[in-house]
Amino acid sequence: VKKVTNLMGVKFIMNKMASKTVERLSLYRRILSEMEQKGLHYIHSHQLAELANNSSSQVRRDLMEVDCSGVPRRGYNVSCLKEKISNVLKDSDEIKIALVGIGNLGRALLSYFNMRSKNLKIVAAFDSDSEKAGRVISGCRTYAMSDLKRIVKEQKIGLGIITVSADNAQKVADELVEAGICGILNFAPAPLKTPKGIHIERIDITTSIEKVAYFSEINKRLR
Amino acid sequence: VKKVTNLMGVKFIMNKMASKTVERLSLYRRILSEMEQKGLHYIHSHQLAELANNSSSQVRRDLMEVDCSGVPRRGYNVSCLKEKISNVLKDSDEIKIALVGIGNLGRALLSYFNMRSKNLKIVAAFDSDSEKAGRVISGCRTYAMSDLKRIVKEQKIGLGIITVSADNAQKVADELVEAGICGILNFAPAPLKTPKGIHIERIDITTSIEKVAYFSEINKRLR
DNA sequence: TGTTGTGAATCTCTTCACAGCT
DNA sequence: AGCTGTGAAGAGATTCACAACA
Repeated sequence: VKKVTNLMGVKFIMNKMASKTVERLSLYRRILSEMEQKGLHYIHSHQLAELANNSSSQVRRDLMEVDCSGVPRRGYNVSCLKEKISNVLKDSDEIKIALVGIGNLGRALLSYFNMRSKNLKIVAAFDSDSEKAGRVISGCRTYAMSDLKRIVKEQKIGLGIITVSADNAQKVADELVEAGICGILNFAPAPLKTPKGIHIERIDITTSIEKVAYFSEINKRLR
Repeated sequence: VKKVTNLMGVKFIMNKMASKTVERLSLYRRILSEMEQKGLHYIHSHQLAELANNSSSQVRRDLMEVDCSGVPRRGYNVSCLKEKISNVLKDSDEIKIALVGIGNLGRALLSYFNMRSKNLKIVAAFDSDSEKAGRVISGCRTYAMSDLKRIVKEQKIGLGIITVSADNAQKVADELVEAGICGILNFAPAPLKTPKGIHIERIDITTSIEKVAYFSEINKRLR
């Protein structure tokens, strides 16, 4: 999808990448970071493909979205490519995230996340159980739900992660949207209704495991 | 994909459903369970679509995989449909799962899972830190890694969930495969290499959140 | 020669449109 | 009249195949 805007005589080309491409670029970037740390300077499309478990033509196709320029017989410059991918993924400046639902999963995400990622940070966590407010978990402050709107606005938080139960997910989503958030990662096993313009990404663990169960069973039978 | 086998004069039709269809059927089934508990007997394709956040033609298309038969003007019988979906998803008898990596995320999955799901059960959890062995977490026994092969075989465990760090994921996958497992759900942020026939499902949380970041940013700019 | 960059072909997934049933 | 079931069209994602290049 492409959108060209002509603003004051200057052309802005807005290119919305395909969903799958974004996923893979995110992965490539992480792989490239590792390569960079290992002191590798150049990498071929088939090597990156090997590390990402896909094909070299897939890699080259994805890199068409990036303003990259590899050199035949030498490959792509690792640091340069990493940089260019970050450009198109547009998360170079720190993006702030709110997490709602401080259960086991929420805690796991806090510790998991605030270790690694530099540009994406969970800066506030909320729970309906106000007993859980006023602490610091993995470097993240916790608050009562009643503080959500205020904190999100004060801290200019742009994204939300929902790790509450299915029954409460919709209510939480509504509050996040009202607070001004524009993207949600939803772990609750329920689809969310939100106004257009809010991007929702869903991780449904039950479905994923049922999918593994299905396909491994089918694989066995197809033998 | 269809495969027809002619065994002793009897035709076996093996129909491998599309990946996305399996995902949605898994969701439909859960929705239908809820409907059933609420005492609802019939449901229309557009109602199911509404609840699953998709279109009625999508629902009807998916249900073509199921031997269902809805009635025009009445819809589908809820319990019957649920039953038929379970048939094609092929997980009617209990499927046993091993979890490797008893960190925050592992614990979250144990409590999250062994509450709900009846047919899918995490029956054993493993960790390289043998301090964590010999306990019971959310009804699941924990063991040292050295017991993995034995327990998987003894208990006829078919699936594995990997919640260890990226560096250790491949090693764990190899052990699971060697123990005889044929499907893996991988939470580690690293792609796994496994022999053909082993189905791998990946949940990459970092990628998911980067995807939300990307698309919500793009949405903002396209306004 | 070996690898990149990309049009074209293929495959997969979703939506449309409408015949057929009750 | 209203909804189901499905062929056919459309959109999206992947693979193929090869010209261009260092």
